[in-house]
Amino acid sequence: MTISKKSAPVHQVEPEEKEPTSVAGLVLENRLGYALRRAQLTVFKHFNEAMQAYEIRPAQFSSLVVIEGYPGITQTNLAKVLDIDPPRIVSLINHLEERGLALRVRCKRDKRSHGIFLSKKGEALTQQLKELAEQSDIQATQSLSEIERRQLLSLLVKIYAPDTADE
Amino acid sequence: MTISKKSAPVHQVEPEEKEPTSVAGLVLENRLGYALRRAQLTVFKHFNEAMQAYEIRPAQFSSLVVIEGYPGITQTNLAKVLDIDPPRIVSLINHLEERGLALRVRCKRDKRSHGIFLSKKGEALTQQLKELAEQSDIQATQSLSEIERRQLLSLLVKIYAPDTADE
DNA sequence: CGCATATAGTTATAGTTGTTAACTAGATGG
DNA sequence: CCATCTAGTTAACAACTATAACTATATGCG
Repeated sequence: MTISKKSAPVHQVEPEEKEPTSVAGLVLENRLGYALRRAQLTVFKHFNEAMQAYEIRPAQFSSLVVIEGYPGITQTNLAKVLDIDPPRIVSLINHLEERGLALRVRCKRDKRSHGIFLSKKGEALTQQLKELAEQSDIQATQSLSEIERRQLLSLLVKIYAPDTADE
Repeated sequence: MTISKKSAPVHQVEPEEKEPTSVAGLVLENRLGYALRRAQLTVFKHFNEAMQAYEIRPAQFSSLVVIEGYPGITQTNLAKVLDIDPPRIVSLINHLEERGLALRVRCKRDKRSHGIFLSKKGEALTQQLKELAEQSDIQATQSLSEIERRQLLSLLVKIYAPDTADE
């Protein structure tokens, strides 16, 4: 059902002739949340194209990098670092494990928890992907100079991790 | 099924003792896409809290602002401006129409298309929400100075709309 | 005119993600 | 030994996005 007859007394009016195609001139242009969202989608699109051949999604890449940096990290801590919910980690690691990129190792002391490690194959792939990811970032932000790119990064970190940002 | 026995010859090892809780020191810290995603989530969280009382989601807010700026815009053009697919517009406008915030007006010349307008109620609400949104943005980015915030905004626009950015 | 093609909006569908509640196995502390 | 806690898991579900296909109008051309 399409509800088209409503209260407000607006007469038959023609749609805009201008045919706008951007948010130029609108309040949206000054909305940080909106700009962040659009920029993120732009960068992710490039990233996904670059990773397509490897069938690696953003969250998988992030996991690989964190595991590489903290070999033996538990799933709970991985969830904390990436700020995602524990249930998401399960299928994430399952995929990596099925592909032979990572593996769970049951902890001797606390048999509830698993340390996660990269396989040799996983390590090699992660190296490759890190390079690809950097190239993708640069390509997606070609309108920025290297200095601007660094500036942007530093501003973003200040937002999502104000405690760890430089200082 | 949990596949835990894999090829790579890794022995029983203890998980990290460090218990990391951030991405500090990792390559992720230098990944623009990751930083954008995390920052966006941070800002959206604040936004959603601010809008909770009004039951307005980000895409609805964006729509309201664009319709306010281009009264009578067609659904197709709204989709282009927001860079979303036409089918999403339908339920978006349905919701706004059901709540009496916006309305479709069939175009006389081209009976296929609808111009979208805000009702008086919709206009009033949009005014309110724009203020709330700005406050929310500022609150979400308290670690940034006003200058930094403007810098950030300008860098983001350069990424997602390099053609319209200043110049 | 009448037909082929194109467009605006819509519907339905399905894939993907994120969220929540509840369960199991093991740990911890009285 | 029992109550309580924690790590990981499972399952159910809500939300979002993308795709294909349908309708009604519109347009252009022989």
